[in-house]
Amino acid sequence: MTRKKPMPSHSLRSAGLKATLPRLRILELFEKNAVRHLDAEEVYRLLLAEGMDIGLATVYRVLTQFEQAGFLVRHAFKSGRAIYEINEGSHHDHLICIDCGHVEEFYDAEIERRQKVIAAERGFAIEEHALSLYARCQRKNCPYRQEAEKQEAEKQSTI
Amino acid sequence: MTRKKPMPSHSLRSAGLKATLPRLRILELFEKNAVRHLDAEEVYRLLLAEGMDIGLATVYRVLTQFEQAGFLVRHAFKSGRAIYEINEGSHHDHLICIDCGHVEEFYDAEIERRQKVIAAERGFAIEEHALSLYARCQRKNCPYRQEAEKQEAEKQSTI
DNA sequence: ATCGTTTATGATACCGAGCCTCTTTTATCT
DNA sequence: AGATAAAAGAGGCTCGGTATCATAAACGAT
Repeated sequence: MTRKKPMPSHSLRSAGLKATLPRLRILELFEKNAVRHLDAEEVYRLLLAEGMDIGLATVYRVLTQFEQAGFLVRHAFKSGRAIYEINEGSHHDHLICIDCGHVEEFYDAEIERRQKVIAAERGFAIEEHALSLYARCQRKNCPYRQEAEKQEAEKQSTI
Repeated sequence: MTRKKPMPSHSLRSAGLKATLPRLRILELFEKNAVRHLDAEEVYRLLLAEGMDIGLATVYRVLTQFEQAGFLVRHAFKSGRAIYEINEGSHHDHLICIDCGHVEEFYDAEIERRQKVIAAERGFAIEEHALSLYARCQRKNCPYRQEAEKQEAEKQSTI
């Protein structure tokens, strides 16, 4: 029962990174895809909550390294904070809820095709692209929304 | 010859903003569309270069006010800095050069249509959307590129 | 035009995300 | 296990942007 799961230290090694505990734990966080999109602070808080002794600087460093190694993809949404997500090779775009920050993914072949045409028409070679739709998610069971509503209620009660 | 051009102070007034010199000059900067996309620092430097005595805090404040008033649109590209552009009502997306930061605009009806479909399928009502294509512009006469090449040359000579 | 009130400005301090530096710790090779 | 090279953690620093506060400018009333 104390037997550890086989960690993907091989992938770390192949990226020229030592298989250290912080790196394994951070990679693990993204691989067990409970929440796919995390910012540095969230990663930090999650690891602290798991009882790990880790520094915020390490989290930032590791996330940057993982992005360079191609393990993670970094997104710059309007929030200001950088959001990371595991890189599964398949490109997709994002729907971001303005209220709760919740992120959903989508892929549309037609949009992808049009993008290439547009860039080509102007003599650009696309290196990267980001399509972000900002909207309000209507999900009643949205955990983020429930959190927001709770805070709203608390604010009301203190007035 | 000392007669001033009729400034759009009426539009400032209608937004509940006094027609002050900094505000008029900043609005003017964006209206004479020599360069359409500016960040706060650029606005600041341009006004200083015109011999104006202005503070960076004022620039940030006015840009925020103008965005709220709907005069300007704020973009969050990957650079980190906020980029502002005059709001002409017509939506468009952006091609951003990774090398020089140059921004080009485009509009594609098909992409717009697909976005609405995608959001609707997921029960989202789009509030706002941003499609940013990051690429390398191939323009030989690009002023930004020339600047970058000059800096590159200087760096080489000092080694 | 001048006065008085209200609002904006400019200087500076501050904030938060993220990066750099330095000392201590840890992973890996032998 | 010991040597060595890399990484971690703590904290300082940078940079874009915001809040504070004393001074200055805008604008309605006189």
